[in-house]
Amino acid sequence: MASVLAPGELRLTANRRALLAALDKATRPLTADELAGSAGVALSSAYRNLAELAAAGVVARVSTGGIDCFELAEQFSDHSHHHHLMCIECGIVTDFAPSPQLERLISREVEELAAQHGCEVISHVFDVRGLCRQCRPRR
Amino acid sequence: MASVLAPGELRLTANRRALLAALDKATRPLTADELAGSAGVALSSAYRNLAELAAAGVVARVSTGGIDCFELAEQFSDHSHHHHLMCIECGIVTDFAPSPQLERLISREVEELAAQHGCEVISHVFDVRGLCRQCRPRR
DNA sequence: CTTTCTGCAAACGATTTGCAGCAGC
DNA sequence: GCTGCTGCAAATCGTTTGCAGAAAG
Repeated sequence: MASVLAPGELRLTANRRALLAALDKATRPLTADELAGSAGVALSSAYRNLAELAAAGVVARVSTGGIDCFELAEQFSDHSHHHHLMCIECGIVTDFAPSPQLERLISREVEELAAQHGCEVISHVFDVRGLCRQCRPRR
Repeated sequence: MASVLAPGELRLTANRRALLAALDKATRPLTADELAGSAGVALSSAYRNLAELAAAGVVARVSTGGIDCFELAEQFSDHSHHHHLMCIECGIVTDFAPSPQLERLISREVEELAAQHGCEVISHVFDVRGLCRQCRPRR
């Protein structure tokens, strides 16, 4: 953790510090509930702070189709660029790194897409859904 | 529409027929609410039938992070394999086709991933988020 | 008849929000 | 003191579910 700075408008309170510490310690994206628990803050405060940190670009919100998860934004994380592997059974989300080749191809394709459709691309998601090692056996 | 067959266990009622027709007519993934409206069925019945059709593999549910959308599964649709471009402002989802090169690379990567993590991959999502042509001007 | 499907209304659950008190400047 | 942060409880809203009657076979 150490020097995770809260840019500009955001005051670095004890709650936010605790949430960031929990996010930094985590080895996978965590739910607001998990974070609230391990940081010792009220659930509503966790949601509020995570939303603010996400708006400030410090935290990334991961939409899973089920319960959303949160992780440190890539620029503040140890882990480099990565995508998500989510288990449709237990909801656990783990990270994986794409090959540079794939990443290059994706960004080229995304640019092309923006040009063709006249839209502004803000982010892309490449997620994989399936059954994790634990859930696979029993199904 | 015509011969969109409902496989095995599923009775093809008027409601389901109407939903499938609406899906077939659509040029983009639609919400349950839109579908219920244009097919003239109760919202709860729309959700129930869409869930059943999705379980039967006839319909695909698209998780947007906002309101979920539905479309015909690829094997029953005119459109070939595609991905989604979703507007974070108005929620509209449009389809786009990836280059075959990208698709090839993705499936190779996904296989590798399954082998490495010991998980079973069921589907992959490559979605692009941003502002659509309509929403881009005013922001 | 029995089974499945329907619509309505009620329940659910993740997330958001209003509010009164508290903490920091 | 003003401002922003907190926790609680209540509201929101997409989605699901229980139920009694209708439809299909």
